[in-house]
Amino acid sequence: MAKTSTRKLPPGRLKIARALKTLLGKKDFNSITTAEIAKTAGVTEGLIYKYFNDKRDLLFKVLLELFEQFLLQMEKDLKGVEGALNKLRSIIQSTLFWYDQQRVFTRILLVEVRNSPDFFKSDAYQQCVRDYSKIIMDIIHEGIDLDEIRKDIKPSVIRQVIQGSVEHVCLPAIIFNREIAVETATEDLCCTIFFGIQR
Amino acid sequence: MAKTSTRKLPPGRLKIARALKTLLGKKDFNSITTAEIAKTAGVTEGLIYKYFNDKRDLLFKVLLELFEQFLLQMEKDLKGVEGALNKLRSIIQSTLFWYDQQRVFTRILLVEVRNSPDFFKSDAYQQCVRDYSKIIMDIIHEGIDLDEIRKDIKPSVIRQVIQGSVEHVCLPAIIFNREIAVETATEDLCCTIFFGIQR
DNA sequence: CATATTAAGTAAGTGTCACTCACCCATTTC
DNA sequence: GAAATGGGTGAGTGACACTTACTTAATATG
Repeated sequence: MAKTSTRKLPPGRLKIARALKTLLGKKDFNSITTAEIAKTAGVTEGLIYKYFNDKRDLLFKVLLELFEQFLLQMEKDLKGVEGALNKLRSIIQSTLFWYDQQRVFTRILLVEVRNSPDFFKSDAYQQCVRDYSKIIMDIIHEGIDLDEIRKDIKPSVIRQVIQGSVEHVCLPAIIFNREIAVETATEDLCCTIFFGIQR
Repeated sequence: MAKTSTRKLPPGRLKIARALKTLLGKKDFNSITTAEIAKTAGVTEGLIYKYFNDKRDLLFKVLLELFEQFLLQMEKDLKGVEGALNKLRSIIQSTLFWYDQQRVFTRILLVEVRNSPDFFKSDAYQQCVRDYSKIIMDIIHEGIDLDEIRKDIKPSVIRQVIQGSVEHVCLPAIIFNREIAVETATEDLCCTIFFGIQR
């Protein structure tokens, strides 16, 4: 398993990653300079390019690391939950909670990486994003098999609706620095997605 | 009304905007240089800054122009449609169709502008994006009043689910250059959102 | 145990790019 | 006919992402 361990990595690398995370709490990625990252990390600019292909690659690696933590937490939350719909609710809640707590992670994922074509070749996308989607897909299939979820909608559409809704609820909160009302948002979303909007 | 008319604008300005649109068909915004834009437009680099505050502002103005066309088309499609749910279906279909046809527009809106904080101060956001949201909100309220749509879900959540779902369906198509199956996607989305996923 | 090898980290660049500034040249306006 | 206005130019500049050649420290090897 290609786990990104925190151990064994050189201190400079860790300091650089930590520096970017810190800076992303204050300003957007584009207006952060490599000089600034190096200074915050307490290393020289050149060292960044020892460990990362370029500035964006550093961003992807930071996202990867945070995403792995998120997936771990999500699967922990999922343990012991019975029923496909309950599992989907659990995922929605875990996601909203994590997005609210880990603002830097969410900002990277929802706004900073989308525009780099390279992102979709990165480990963060190829491993984590796809993993996340797959977990949801598996639950949907399970729900269909066990007659909890309608058979006449394409599972992929159900997944898109769930993921799209969650992201769209969080986006304004992330951009305008508002908090996410995790509990109520979870209920609102589940209520809407599970039962539909028609009277 | 602060309409962005195509008339009366100096030819250089039009050529610059057209050049960016052309280039965005081939590569992402970040890897397009101002020199390239100027060359494609057949003007000098300096002229860009006569008409636009900076490179990103040019992007926002191009988006504004395309968005206004989209809103016009959408409202035309909406004419004569009766019933809130039918109106929502019409909007979803118009959006999917436009997103599929106007790839450059969609790429700008869904992937290129999100990461600039300035975008949310731009006319494209303040006028068009909010206008689009408002049109949907009004229909939802109408649907609730006329007992077509459930009263027990917050209208804003319904809007988020609709917009989020549509965008999430289109995003992979835009990024990986796949076509959008407008008709089937419309039905799939409406079916899911109107009636829910629960058996 | 000396030496070769690799890895961590540095320091001084360099080319490119977004953006600026001073300046034309043609109309229009008074 | 001078002044003002608006479209357009082209040379320049600072900042920034990234490179390259080098130093030092740790590790492995004959």
